[in-house]
Amino acid sequence: MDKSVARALSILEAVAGAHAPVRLSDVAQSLALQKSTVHRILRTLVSLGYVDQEPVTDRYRPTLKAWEIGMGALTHHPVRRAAAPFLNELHAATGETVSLTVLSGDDVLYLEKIVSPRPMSFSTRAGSRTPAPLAAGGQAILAHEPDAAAIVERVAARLLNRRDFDPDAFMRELADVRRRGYAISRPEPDVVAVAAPIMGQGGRAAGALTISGPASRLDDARLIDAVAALRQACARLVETVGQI
Amino acid sequence: MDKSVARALSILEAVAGAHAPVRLSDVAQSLALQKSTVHRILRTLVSLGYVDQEPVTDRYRPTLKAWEIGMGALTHHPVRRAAAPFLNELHAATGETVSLTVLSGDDVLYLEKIVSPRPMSFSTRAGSRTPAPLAAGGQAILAHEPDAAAIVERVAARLLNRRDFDPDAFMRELADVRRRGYAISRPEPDVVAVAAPIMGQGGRAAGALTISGPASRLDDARLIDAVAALRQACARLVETVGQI
DNA sequence: TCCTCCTGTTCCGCCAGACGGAACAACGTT
DNA sequence: AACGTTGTTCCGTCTGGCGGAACAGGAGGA
Repeated sequence: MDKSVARALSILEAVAGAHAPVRLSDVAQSLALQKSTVHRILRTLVSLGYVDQEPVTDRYRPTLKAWEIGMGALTHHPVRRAAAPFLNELHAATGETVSLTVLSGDDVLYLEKIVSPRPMSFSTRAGSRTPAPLAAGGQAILAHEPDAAAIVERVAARLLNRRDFDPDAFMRELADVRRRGYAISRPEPDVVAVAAPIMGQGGRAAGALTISGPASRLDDARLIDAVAALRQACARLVETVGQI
Repeated sequence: MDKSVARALSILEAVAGAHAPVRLSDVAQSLALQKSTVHRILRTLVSLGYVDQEPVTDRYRPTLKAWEIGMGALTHHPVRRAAAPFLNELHAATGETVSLTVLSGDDVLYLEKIVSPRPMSFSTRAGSRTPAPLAAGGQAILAHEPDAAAIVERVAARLLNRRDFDPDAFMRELADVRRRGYAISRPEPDVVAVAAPIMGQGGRAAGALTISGPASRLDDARLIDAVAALRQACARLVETVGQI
């Protein structure tokens, strides 16, 4: 199974995921690899153009080449292609932050996010992950996921002592979400988010559209409008593309 | 130089860059590799989560994992971080399409693009490339690039018979761009774009901001406004972050 | 100033493991 | 039914990745 390929990709992940240029020894230590091995692989990554090395500090940082090939994958992603115009439409109609999420493992992955011009505490960004049960979009998706219980349980185990998260109560809540057709969550004191699922084939959700903003602006009346806009957008989305 | 790593990444590029799920044989042929080699590497890429295989057709398609690590590289990109708020501001002020580009090899790379709600012929997208001399943003950058002549010559050789592109005339035009402080181009009949450089250290441009739209809407008066807004945004940008 | 502990880098012998030709099973087309 | 594909598997050869050890250079401390 091509050991060096696996190592090279894990090194690339480490370099790209760091907040600042990384040092060779840190990479070697965090991945439990030999320095000489990391050095050789980093040298090939440099020569391939995926990584470059700062001249003075000798630190390694990612190039935008990885991003380029990633963008290729994203732009051809069927759900994103289909949902893009509706995202813009929702943002134009409401003026709030609108995002598109899909399920990825036990997390929800933010494919796209059009932020409100009046910014709030910048929480998630395109390309970031959040445990599915903690995001409105994730709840909308999980409500139609056959093995939602298993996901919820794993997530509960993962953030064991983080906050009060009751799996059983959450599963009952999911039943409500499925019945209502939308999800609502208040992840932080002054933040509220509503989401509706993008229904795909087999009764499962291919993704979710979310509208979020400060609770002080999104009062009950505006939330009702937002939910209506979301559900209408999702309905037209699935009929536009038929089966995703 | 880790042959298998280089091969794996070129295979990943091929899979991610394709417009549709690809077949093993096509990858093998286009990269001049043995089928068994491609198969083995693809299997490791699948097991690492970078690629998955369609159940029925056995075709291979990219996962969003490559995009995730790429987004890590992008969000930590210094120029993009610094320029993001100004992009939003310019878009809010003008209502036109605003984009951020950097020089990458002989091309200009679109890091970000906020499209006008009134869309025009969708040309470039975030993550795509264009030969630097053919884009307004590229011209703004090249005007301050020491070896612009070499780049222009290579690009001229590359698109030899594509259109009438005169390197010498272009270099004279670049001098004007440098003196004026902004670039203007009309890549298609009804499209006009203006761009200003984001000046970095050493007198070189770290990137460029571009405003583009249909020529029918962007008349002379609006273009003058757009250029003023661009130059002001770029000036404040460099003073905000000091040395990029 | 010398010593110590880092760093990134280079060298090289060993042998794991990547390589690739060939053969395979499963479809689709002629 | 014969042929052209496809993706997949097998296996012998030997390349090329592996990693311990040694190196050069710099930072910090005594």
